[in-house]
Amino acid sequence: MKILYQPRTPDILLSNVFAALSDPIRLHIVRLLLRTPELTCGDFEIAGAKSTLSHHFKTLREAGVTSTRVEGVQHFISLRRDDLDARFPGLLAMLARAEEPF
Amino acid sequence: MKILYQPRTPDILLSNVFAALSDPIRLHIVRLLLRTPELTCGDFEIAGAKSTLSHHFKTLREAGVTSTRVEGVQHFISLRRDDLDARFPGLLAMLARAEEPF
DNA sequence: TCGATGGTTCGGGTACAATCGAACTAGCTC
DNA sequence: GAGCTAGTTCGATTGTACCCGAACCATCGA
Repeated sequence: MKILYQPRTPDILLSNVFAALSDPIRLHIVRLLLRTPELTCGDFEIAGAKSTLSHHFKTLREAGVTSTRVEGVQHFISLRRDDLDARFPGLLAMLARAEEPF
Repeated sequence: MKILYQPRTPDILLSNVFAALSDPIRLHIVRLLLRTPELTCGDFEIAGAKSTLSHHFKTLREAGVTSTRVEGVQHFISLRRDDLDARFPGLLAMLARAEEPF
């Protein structure tokens, strides 16, 4: 089994979270995750190579935004809602309320 | 007089704001501005060259985070509170509540 | 065991961002 | 006008991010 690094809750940095969310693709991913509890990589219908998508998921996870659960061959990705709410209250609520354009 | 570009309120993009806030120095500047209505460039005691600081201010202004008022030889910088509250409600409140480390 | 599935990792190209010193500009004061 | 102050712009360097294809690695089913 592979080890998927993610920072401990107190080690989540706001600047890293903002850096993760500064890419429109990743912002889109997070907004999808706000409406669905869990998604696999393949569920995201995003143009581009598999490796690119994998890179975005890694960035989100290492910033502390998402968590990955491996089950068989699939990777289930979810928001770290409780951790983010504890660390930066209001962040996810703000994201959920934000209106286009992004 | 020089023209200092800043985006119209509806053109402020969340991804651009996050990109601006993803730099720890700029995040620090914004958090200072949350406590003080207006500051000049020289008020920020930040290590580094003048040109570097100027670059950070330009980035914040062009992302729509700050506004610059020129008075004589000084540039007074302030947060676009109303615009940001209108565009992304809760963002500034979240920033004000956020706790170290950033 | 073989192949298909769902991803990750690697290497490289290209583009963008941070930083700096040096040169420049606009306004103030003398 | 001369000189100072506050800040911008320029050019170069360095580092980092995005993106891709290719190779790789588990897992599952036949």
